[in-house]
Amino acid sequence: MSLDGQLPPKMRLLRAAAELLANSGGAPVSTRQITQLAGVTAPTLYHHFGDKEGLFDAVVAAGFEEYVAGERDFAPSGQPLEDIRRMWDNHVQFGLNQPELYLVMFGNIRPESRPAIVADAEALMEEMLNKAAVAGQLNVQPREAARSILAANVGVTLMLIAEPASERNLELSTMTRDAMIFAVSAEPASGAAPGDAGKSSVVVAAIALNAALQASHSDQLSSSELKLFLEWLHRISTSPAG
Amino acid sequence: MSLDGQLPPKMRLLRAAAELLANSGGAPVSTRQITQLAGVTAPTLYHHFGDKEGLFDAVVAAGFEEYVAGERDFAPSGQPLEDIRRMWDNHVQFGLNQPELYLVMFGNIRPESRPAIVADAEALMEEMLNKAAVAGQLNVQPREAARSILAANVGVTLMLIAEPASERNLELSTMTRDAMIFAVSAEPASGAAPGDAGKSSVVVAAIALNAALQASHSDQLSSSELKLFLEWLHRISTSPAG
DNA sequence: TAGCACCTATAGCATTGCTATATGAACTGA
DNA sequence: TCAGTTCATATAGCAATGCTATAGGTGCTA
Repeated sequence: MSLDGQLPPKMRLLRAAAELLANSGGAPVSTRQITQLAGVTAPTLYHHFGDKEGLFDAVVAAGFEEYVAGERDFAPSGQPLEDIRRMWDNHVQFGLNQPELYLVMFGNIRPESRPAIVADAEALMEEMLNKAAVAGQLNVQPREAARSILAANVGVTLMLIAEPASERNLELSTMTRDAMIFAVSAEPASGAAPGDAGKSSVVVAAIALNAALQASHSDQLSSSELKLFLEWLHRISTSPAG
Repeated sequence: MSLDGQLPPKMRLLRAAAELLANSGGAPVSTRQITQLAGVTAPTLYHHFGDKEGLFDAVVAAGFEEYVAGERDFAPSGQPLEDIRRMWDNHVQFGLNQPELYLVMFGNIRPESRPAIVADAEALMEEMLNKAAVAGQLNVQPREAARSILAANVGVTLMLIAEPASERNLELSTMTRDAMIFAVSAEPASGAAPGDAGKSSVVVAAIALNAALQASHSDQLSSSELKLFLEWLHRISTSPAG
C-alpha cells in the first residue's frame, strides 16, 4: 500500500501525489491521502514543498519535463513539417495518456499561475518551425506559427479528453493538425475555379455532383450502385423543391 | 455588502456565486463566502442546489446560455463563412470577458462532468456551417468542420486567457481563425489538383448535396431509398481523394 | 562527546463542505 | 377560521480539509 521503495521522502511524496492525481479522476486529492500513501506525515510535505500547490507544481513540472523529453526524443526526419506533425500527435497522445495531469497543465492556465509552461511549449515548437522557415516552407513568422499551432493542439487535446474514451475519434486531431500546418506552410497549392457551386439549393448541388461524378471515375461505389445512385440523383435534381 | 435586491434567495445565491467566482481569480470560493454575500445561510444553498458543484453547474449553465444568446443575436449576413468569423470572435471575447467562468466551462472538461456544453457549442457552430455547406463552400462535413473549428477556438481562447492582459495579442486569434476557415472552405483550391490540398469537386458537391438534403425535406425518394442514398453519398464524400 | 543543521513526528487549530433537526411562512380544504 | 401540508430558511454541529507550533530524533563535523 505504501510507496516505500526506500526512496527519499521527497520522491515518495512526488510519486504518491502524481499517482493519486492520475487515478482519482477529477476528484480533489487531499494531503492526508498523499502523505499516507507516501508513508510520511504532514509536516514532511510542507517542509519540502511549502504548500499543497507547491507539491502539485512540482508534479506538473516533472510531468512537463517528461513531455519535453518525449518531444525531443525524435530524430529530425529532414522534413520539418513532418516533424511538426509528429510533435502534434505526441502532444495529443501525452494528453490522452495522462488526462488529469494535462488538465492541470493546460486546462487551468491563469495569467498568474503557470504561463511558463506554455512559453516553454511554444519555444519547443518554434524551435522546430525554425527549421521549416529556414527551408523556405513557412508562410508566417515561426513564433506566430508556433503559438497558433500550439493553441489548436491544446484545444484539440482538451476536446478529446472531454469525450468518453470509447467515442474518441482521432480524426479530429489529424484534420485540425493538417489544417493548421497547411495554413502556415508556403506550399503553392491553387487550382481552377470550383465551377458554379454558389447557389443554395438541392437541385444545384445535385446537378454539380452529377456532373462531377460523371467526369471523374470514382470507385467508391460499384457500377450497379452507381447506376441506381445516379438515377436517384436525377430524380432529386429534377424535382421542383428547393 | 449583501446582494439583497429582494430577489429570491435562489437568484441571490446564483449571482453571489457568479460574482465571487468572477472576481477571486482562481482562488477557491467557499460556500460560506457565497451564502454570506447572498445574505442566506448554508442549508438554503443545499436546499436549492443540492451541492456546491450543483450551484457551480447552475452558474456555468447560466453563463453558457448568455454565451449562446450572444452567438444567436447576430443576423445572418448571407455570407456563412463571414458569420463563422464573427462567431469565433464572439467566442474569444466571451472568454476574455469572463475568464474564470470560461475556465470552468472549457478548461476543466472531463468526460464525466460536462461534455453537454461542448456538444451544444458544437451544434451551434455546425448549424452555421450547414449554411456554408449548402452553398457549396465547405470542404468537409459540417460536423467535422464544426468540431475542428471549435477545438481551435477553445485552444486560442485559453491561451489568450493564460497570458497577462497587457500582452494579449488578438492576432493569434485572427490568424488561427482564418487558417481554420480557409482549411475547411472549398473556395480557393479545387478540381484540377486533388492531390493533398483541396478536395475534388465531387467531394465538395457531395457534401453540399448532403447538407442541402438534410435541410430540406425532399420527398422525391422513399425513406429506405433515401437512407441508402445518403449512405452512398457519405461514402463518396469521405473518400480519400477523388 | 558536543554542537549543529537537517529532516520527521505528535498534536492541534481554523476553515472547509455538508447535514440532522427545528422553525417559520404560505397555501390548501373544510 | 383553522388544522394539515408543503415549501423555504435558520440553529447548531460533524467529519474532513489544509496547515502549523513545537518537539524529537537523525546524521554529520570537530
